[in-house]
Amino acid sequence: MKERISKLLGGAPVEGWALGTFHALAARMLRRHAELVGLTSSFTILDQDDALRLVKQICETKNLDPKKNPPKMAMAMIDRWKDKALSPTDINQREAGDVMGGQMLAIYTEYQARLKALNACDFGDLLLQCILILRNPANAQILADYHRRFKYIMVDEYQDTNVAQYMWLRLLAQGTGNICCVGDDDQSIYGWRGAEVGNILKFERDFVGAKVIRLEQNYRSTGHILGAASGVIANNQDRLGKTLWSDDEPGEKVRVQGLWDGDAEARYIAEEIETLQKHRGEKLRNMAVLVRAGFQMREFEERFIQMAIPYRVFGGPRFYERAEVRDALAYFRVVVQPADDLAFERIINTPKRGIGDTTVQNLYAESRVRNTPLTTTAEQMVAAGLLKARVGTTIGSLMKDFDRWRSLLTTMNHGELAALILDESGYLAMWQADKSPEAQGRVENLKELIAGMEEFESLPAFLEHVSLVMETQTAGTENDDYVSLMTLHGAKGLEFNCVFLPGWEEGLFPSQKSMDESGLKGLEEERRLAYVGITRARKRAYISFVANRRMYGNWINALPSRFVEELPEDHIESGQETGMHSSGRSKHWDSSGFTSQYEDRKPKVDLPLSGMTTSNFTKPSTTGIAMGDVVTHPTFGQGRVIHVAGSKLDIRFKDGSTKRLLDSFVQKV
DNA sequence: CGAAGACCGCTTTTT
DNA sequence: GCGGTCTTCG
Repeated sequence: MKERISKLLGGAPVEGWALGTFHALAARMLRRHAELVGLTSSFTILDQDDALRLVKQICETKNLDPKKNPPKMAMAMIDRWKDKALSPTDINQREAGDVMGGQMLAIYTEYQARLKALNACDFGDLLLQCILILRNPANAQILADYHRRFKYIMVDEYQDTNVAQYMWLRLLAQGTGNICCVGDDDQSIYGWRGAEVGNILKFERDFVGAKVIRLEQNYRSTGHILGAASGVIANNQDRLGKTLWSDDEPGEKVRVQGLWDGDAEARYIAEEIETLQKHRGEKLRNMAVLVRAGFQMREFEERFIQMAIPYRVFGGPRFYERAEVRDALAYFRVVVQPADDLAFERIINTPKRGIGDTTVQNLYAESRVRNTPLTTTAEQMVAAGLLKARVGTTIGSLMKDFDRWRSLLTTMNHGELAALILDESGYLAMWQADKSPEAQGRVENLKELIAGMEEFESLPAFLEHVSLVMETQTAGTENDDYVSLMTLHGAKGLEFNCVFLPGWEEGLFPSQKSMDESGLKGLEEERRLAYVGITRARKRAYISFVANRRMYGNWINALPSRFVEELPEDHIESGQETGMHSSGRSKHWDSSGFTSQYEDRKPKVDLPLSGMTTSNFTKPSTTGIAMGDVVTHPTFGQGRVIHVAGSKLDIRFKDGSTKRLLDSFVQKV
């Protein structure tokens, strides 16, 4: 981003600019004033994994059954509150509701207290704590200082900001009133993580005197692509509404293709990619496959490998999320920030040192009494001889190691120090001694991790980067012509000549879960996602859907997405190769077409295909109960059928549990 | 304490 | 169908 901006300004320096994501800038700001909210500037930024572990621990102390009251749910509520910049004190018991056994507010309060004790922040805190600082009249001087520093504020992707980000912006923009936000309400796809389209819709009211400039000319896509995208998004009620137009030629129509199953879909797309490359001179790097959900990627990877089409997965399992990388980082974290209990707990017995669960629990209990971090407690207990001989010696020497590493922090090059830590701790040796097939790769990853540290100034600077930019920037240089494979969310802001959009099936896209959780709002967000997908294409867009999709390891038959129906006839061209009747986007699959044409390749379904249009993702059971139906059970209560296998139903009940039951025991609502 | 096996939940999307 | 977590046993 810095490079691009500098280039656009004719090489002008952008050093000293506050240029980054909300979280990165807020983190920087918070480090400067950490002590105002009871932190030190070396505070740790927890990722959601650590944060969740913390919530889990708190739930345990409250004796909440993780089955009935999943910590994940508590975590989600806390996140949503923080998205709205609400501290525990801003919430009353009634608002917290009776979720988590009525203890939700207590959990949040405790969670915040623990974060402070850990000298840590989660993502939401970065903004929340900044807001608390800036809006406190006692800190007027600080705010005034930022008003002086930030004469102009520019925001991109404004439709994806949440309430907290909006409040932070407003505090900062109050000074000069010079704020410019760019966004597209039709591209708001992060509602599930607290983004508020409302921010963009009410911008004029929030910033009095604001001037609205509508950008309706599209410079990216050709006419048919624009037409198709506009036709779909027009079905949304909740939008400002705009009419996109283009100077460009109408170009190619959007290709819509129905196929038999995911395998056929992957083959179709892979072959199309080859054709485009060989006969149309299209570069692979100008093509992308955009999926709704990560699990769809696999079939494409397999096919690409088989056909030797270079590809690259974006946003897959991340480098920094790998166990060995996280372990290594945990060591560094404890060195930099001794109060980081989560990190310390992670590595206290990795590699194996003979420090078991019991010892850790004792340490925790003692820490609570003494009100000190684990590392301090451990040191004190060792010194006082409160631990059993063997455990005491081990912990004692580990603590000495940490002391030594810490003392080298200022004198030694951080890359060398990191290598030293991994060596002396025995962590690297642990993997080197490991005979399992993946151990080799883990050692490589650790080396890569250390190599990657060199471009940062210090160990803390590196840790900051890791916390905020959870991406691998592995230089995949060996071949720079590859097809991109990513989720629709991941594709936002990008563009390609040719875009493939597979999996347009009811239940998958739009996602059933999204609709269940958020109803019409959820559906409209899905539709915006469709809009985003289509408009990633400059010249060619391909939409496909299949009759049979494998999910959770079993076959599911699917209907074309309603979004396929919504594509304007004039802008599309439908394929007819799958034994379907008529246009290829009819609501009904012709089962006779399947049997004659695809007898040999028919997935193993144990029920006739005839009933498949009764409901989305449905195979009727003997009692006519189908997937997606809501049923009641005398003991378990109400639930939704998530899978049907003959007379056996998998039902997810309201308490979150899933049970396999015979259909005769439940009743359809 | 660790290994092996059962079991469960998961597939929406992520700064 | 898989991978992570919990349970059980030695």
